[in-house]
Amino acid sequence: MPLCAILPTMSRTDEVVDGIRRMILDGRLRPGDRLPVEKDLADTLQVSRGSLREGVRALSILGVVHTRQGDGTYVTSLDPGRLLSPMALVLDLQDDGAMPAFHSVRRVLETEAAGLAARRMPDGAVAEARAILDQVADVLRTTPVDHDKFIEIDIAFHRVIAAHTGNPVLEALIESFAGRTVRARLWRVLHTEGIEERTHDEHEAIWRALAAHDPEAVSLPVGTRRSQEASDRSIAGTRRSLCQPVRAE
Amino acid sequence: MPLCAILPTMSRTDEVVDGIRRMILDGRLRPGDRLPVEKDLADTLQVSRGSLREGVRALSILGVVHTRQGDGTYVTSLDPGRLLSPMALVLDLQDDGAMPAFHSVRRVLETEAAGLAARRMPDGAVAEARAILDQVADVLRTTPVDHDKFIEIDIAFHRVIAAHTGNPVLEALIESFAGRTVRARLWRVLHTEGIEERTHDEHEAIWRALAAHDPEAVSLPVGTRRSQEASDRSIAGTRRSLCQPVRAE
DNA sequence: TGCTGGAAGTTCATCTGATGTTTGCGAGGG
DNA sequence: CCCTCGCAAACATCAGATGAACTTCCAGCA
Repeated sequence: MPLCAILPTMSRTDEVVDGIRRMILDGRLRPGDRLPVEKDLADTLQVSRGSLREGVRALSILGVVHTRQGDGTYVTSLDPGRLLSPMALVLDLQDDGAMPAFHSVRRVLETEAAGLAARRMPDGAVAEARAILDQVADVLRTTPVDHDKFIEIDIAFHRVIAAHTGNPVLEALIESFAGRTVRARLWRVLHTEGIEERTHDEHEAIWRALAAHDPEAVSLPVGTRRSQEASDRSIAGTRRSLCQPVRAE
Repeated sequence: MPLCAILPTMSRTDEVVDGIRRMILDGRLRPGDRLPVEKDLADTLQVSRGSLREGVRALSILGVVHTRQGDGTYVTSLDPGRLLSPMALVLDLQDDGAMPAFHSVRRVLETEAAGLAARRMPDGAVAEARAILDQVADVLRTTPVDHDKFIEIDIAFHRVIAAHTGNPVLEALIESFAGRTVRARLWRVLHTEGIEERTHDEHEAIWRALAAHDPEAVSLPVGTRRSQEASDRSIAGTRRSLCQPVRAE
């Protein structure tokens, strides 16, 4: 006779995750609060310490709680940035076939970020972005071009922009998409001749829009706008990149 | 003397997560493959079964693996939809203050989705979207308006659109943002008089663009475009919604 | 008085072993 | 050929014990 007569579809660990989640939603636990010690919490949720630890560990990896040996387990700030960050860990498990789809979404997000930042970015940050772009000249002068260094600069440039959007969710999503590994693979999949120069030109256009505090100018001027196909092959991020399907399927 | 002389910053569980992740990246494990039994894998990674289980459980919650009692643990399809779905679980832990930021990002994503879908959506899907919108008339006729039902329809409408973008990443992100709880809270925070009618009008405009297969028309016509502020108070999803900061910070 | 150093207690980290539950599969009978 | 039953394999859960790290507090000293 099965002992699990009721609610057979939920494992103990899931009950732990749901129980702690519920405590947070109910306000019994607030950001920064400390969880009961493992023994007590295990008794409360009626599970063993092992099962409890599995659930707590899962929440820890999801960024919901943070535990320190010898001290205790605490609810994190629950910032969007922290809660969206584990997405990056899982992102580089995607096979190369999914890269164009990520790339398209990334371009949309970074374009919106640039539009937002153009209105709010202080002069100091504009200068910082300028300094980052100035490093590109050195990289492009070398032969062969240092791809890794170029990617580093690309990430740094967009990170400065994202930091001044005033939208932490947008910032966190962009940060997830900007993982070192992910972007390197993006680069490899999208690699075409002269991509560095093309991307750099678009970066320059974005910077001019930022310096002028003109969100409209984030889009390339119509007269000089490249074909949709060419635009999707750069990694700078300009408007309207999603208006073309990324896979035929 | 501490026994952990090397690599002091990584717990056993983290090593398990990283080890399995590495196996997948190296191609030793492919989607659908079965993992070694707990005992063997624990020996391979040089951890106890308890630590191994914590790591596997974490990957299970992240959607990377799937384990069935009595059978074994398998690598999932690793689809973007599956890997991005745990984001929804964590999303409703956000406090109300973060809702506007989520809302802004959601509008951008759904607008892009509509633009994409307009070009690819088959007539059958257009008819399906039409049928969903037709349910709104009934809801709006009742007094008081059934908010829950309206939200259901809103989600269903955008889900049909997302399903025809051809971009699984975009689809998965929208799905995460469309969680029942999340959208209900969005609704509560953004609630203003007449929001149902306003949102429905925008839905109708989107549908006309879909039926005409005209991605440009997804944006409201300039002549009738509402003020930015009013637009951000609807939940339909139209272009340019992020060009206004969502919080003063 | 104020500071330093260490010892004790608390808490999490990990390991080991055992038992229950579910699934898969093959042997055996109809 | 099909169905049923039982065994083995694999995960689920529990309990206890030991190790490691952090916090607190107090004694000792300048």
